[in-house]
Amino acid sequence: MMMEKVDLGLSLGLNSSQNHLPSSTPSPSFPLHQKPQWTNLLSPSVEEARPILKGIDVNRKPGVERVLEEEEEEGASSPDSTLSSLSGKRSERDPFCNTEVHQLERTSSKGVSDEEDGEGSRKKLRLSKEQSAVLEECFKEHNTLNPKQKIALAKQLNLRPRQVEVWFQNRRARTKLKQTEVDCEYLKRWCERLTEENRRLQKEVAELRALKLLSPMQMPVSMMPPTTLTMCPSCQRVISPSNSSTTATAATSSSPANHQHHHLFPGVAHSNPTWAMAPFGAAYLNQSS
DNA sequence: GAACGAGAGAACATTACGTCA
DNA sequence: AATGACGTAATGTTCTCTCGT
Repeated sequence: MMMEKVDLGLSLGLNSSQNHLPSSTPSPSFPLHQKPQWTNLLSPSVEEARPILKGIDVNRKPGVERVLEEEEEEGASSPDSTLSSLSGKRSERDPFCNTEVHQLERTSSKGVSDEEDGEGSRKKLRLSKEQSAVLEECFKEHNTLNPKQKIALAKQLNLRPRQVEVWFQNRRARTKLKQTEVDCEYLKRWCERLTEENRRLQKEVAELRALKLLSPMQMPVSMMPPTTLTMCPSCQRVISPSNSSTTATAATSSSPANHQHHHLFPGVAHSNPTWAMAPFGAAYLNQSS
């Protein structure tokens, strides 16, 4: 399970604001929805990777056959297909989506000849290691592609733009899945910690209650409780009218008269103070455990 | 300027194929 | 050789955003 042949580089950013989870990874360098602002069509790293593309196989035989068919197919089979996306309004306003790009897209389909047997059968073509490596490099740079980048990359790898698009989609999904797993694990551990903390506090409360029951004569002075010891029914904190140093360090006051809930974190109703103050992240958890 | 529809792209869910133990 | 698990390419659907009217 979860065996990985390739390190997915899970530092890759997920937009943590999307899943509303405390991100356990460094803040993403590029949120998923963020449109990449590539100034260069291809990153230097990709250019560096170009030599390894020698003799790229690409699961297909070169040729121009089926180019026309593919155009039709791409334009109709999927609503988000590249060609259809280029033919709409967006192509008119997007500087990347001009005729040149369209042309590129068309020509980049050359040499691609999947689904030769047609009849709706879909052939799954495995990408070569070289292709995957280049795609990975690009993904590290930006996890989304604009049409021009997509076409250029497809051309470079001798793939259809749609394939590049799909690869990026699937790659984003894999990244998110991994991140979710990490977040889940983190929350699990955090929950365990809170449970343990709760247990400890309950025990403490029980002890304090026991102390309260003892008569003052039986109790050493050092163990004398505050004159009145009450517990807030909501947050279960021990409230002392005279001594607020231990139970309400960050609170304005914890005396019963003006004890207010959640004054520690204005605007955060019923949030756990510990949770709210915690610097989220697996690093923190690891560090503090 | 608000409302509405269309187009595009990304996310998401699912299917299907290739590989390997 | 058969088979099930797994990874992943590919497909279909839904959601969100932007733009034009």
